[in-house]
Amino acid sequence: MKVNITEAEWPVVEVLWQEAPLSAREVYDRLPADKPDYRTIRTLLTRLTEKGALERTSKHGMLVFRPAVQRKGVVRQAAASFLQRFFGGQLEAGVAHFIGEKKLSLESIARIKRMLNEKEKELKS
Amino acid sequence: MKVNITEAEWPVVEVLWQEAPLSAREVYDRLPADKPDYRTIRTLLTRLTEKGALERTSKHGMLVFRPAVQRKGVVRQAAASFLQRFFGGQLEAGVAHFIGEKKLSLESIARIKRMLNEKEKELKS
DNA sequence: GACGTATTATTACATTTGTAGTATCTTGAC
DNA sequence: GTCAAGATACTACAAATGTAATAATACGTC
Repeated sequence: MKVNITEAEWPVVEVLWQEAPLSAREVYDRLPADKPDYRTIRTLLTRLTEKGALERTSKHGMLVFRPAVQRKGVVRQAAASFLQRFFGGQLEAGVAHFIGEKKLSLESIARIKRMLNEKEKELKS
Repeated sequence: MKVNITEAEWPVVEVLWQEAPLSAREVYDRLPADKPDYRTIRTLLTRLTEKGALERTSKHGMLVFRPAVQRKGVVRQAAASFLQRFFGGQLEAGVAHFIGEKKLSLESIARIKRMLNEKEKELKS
């Protein structure tokens, strides 16, 4: 199930990953301030449903939407293609890039190290 | 200089980051096997030039192209917006995701740890 | 110096994306 | 029952994208 969720569609699906099912109006209301017109959101909901990212059912007369794909899977997919494109699919290269960025705190570094240790233990077992 | 390099354009610019300046034909020849028509590549070169990602000069009568932006900067930009969209801009969350993936070898983990140590030293100094 | 071949320029065209207009349908308030 | 307001559906439309056709030009060969 490789759904392509576009830039503009993303916040819409995010809302539904937070809470579902929701009506179009409810989704609209939950979107952050600088959102487009309600009808635009309506269009996005329709398109997302058509492409299989959402499913739509009728709850006592009103249409409600809910995700048909898991956030985790979509992010996984996106991360993989990002990695492919910019780092030739090299996981390590990607990680290296992010670590190279100036914004990691000592605490973050510590947590990441802990994750790595976990990972290591896992691999060795 | 925030140039947007599209999916199809990316391999073209990659070639030029490897080696430049090159003529359109040379770029075409260096692209990997499953490439589109030469004229399509030509169009992409033109568009890339128009949007400022490449610069075009005449080398004894023949047009040659070369990058007008650094790979590093473009990747940086792309990584930042990727992070923004999928991990709310949280560098740590992004790194965590990649580490969570099953494909890191023990050697990679070791190297990443070393990078982290470097980073740590840097921060503490 | 005319011709075929490569090069460059211009134009086309379907699809996707972001955004919304318009038309229709429902439903609760009178 | 009628009508306005909201919900839903259908249509529109420009910009971006991927792909290439067509037209114009230049260049080396005979």
